[in-house]
Amino acid sequence: MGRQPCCDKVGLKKGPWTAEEDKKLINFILNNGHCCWRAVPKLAGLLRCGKSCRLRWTNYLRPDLKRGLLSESEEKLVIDLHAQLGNRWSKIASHLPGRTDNEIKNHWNTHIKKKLRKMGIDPLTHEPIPTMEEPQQPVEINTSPFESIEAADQFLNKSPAFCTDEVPMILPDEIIVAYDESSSSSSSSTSSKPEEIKVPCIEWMESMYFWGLDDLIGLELPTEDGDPKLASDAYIQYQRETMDQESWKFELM
DNA sequence: AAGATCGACAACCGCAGGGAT
DNA sequence: TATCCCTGCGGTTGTCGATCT
Repeated sequence: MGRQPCCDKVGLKKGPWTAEEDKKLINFILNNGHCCWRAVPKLAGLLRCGKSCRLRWTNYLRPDLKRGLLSESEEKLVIDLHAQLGNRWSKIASHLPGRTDNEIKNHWNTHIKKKLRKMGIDPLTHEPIPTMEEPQQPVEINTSPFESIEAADQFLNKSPAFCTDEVPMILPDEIIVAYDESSSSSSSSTSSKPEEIKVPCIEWMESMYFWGLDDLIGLELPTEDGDPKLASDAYIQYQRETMDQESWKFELM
């Protein structure tokens, strides 16, 4: 019998996602949600498998994602949680709002592991690494500043270095990106930034600042030319702007 | 300047869990 | 209970930019 493959692999695209694919996926999910990931690529007009779409969405396109390097407090929390939970990245990620398991896993493998080893701590066991010269001594090195996950959570929520307020919400005025009205009627084919997407200026209600994804789905926004645009279009622009700009990384540092 | 190497992160793969029938 | 299907998870690989030689 055997399992059915997650998708018909023939003719499906693999590798890095293009801006166009991102746009299609975001547009589809914002307008329809994702009833069933397997059906998403077909309905969204993507040559990807559902799994790939889900991963792209959850790890990169989701609106509630926090971007940039993990803060000191977040890193400490990850170490603490790892000591208690092991490689259960999704569980660890659930304690860090706006962070994905993949992101934490990558950060662990590339940064934290090295850091701990440098400190003489085994990243697997969180115990001091025994050296050949020095016979192992029961030195108590507490890699975790927290006594429990609850305590860590409490710290995280109270820490001035990190709070959920830092999660970059889709602020209305952030979605409104450079919109060159003068070029809207004239051709911009000679522009050095051919990928630049023109989105309409939108007036956002203050209460919308706290709207979730579900609230945005299917929402039509008025534009200056009277042509209603979906909120998803504005959202797509926001995401791509955010992704294309590296500056935010440095702002966080 | 060009090739080699390294590091960071995005994406893929295979498996397991759980709900539906 | 058995089977199917979908989703989530964790390990691994691939890609690309930065740095080194």
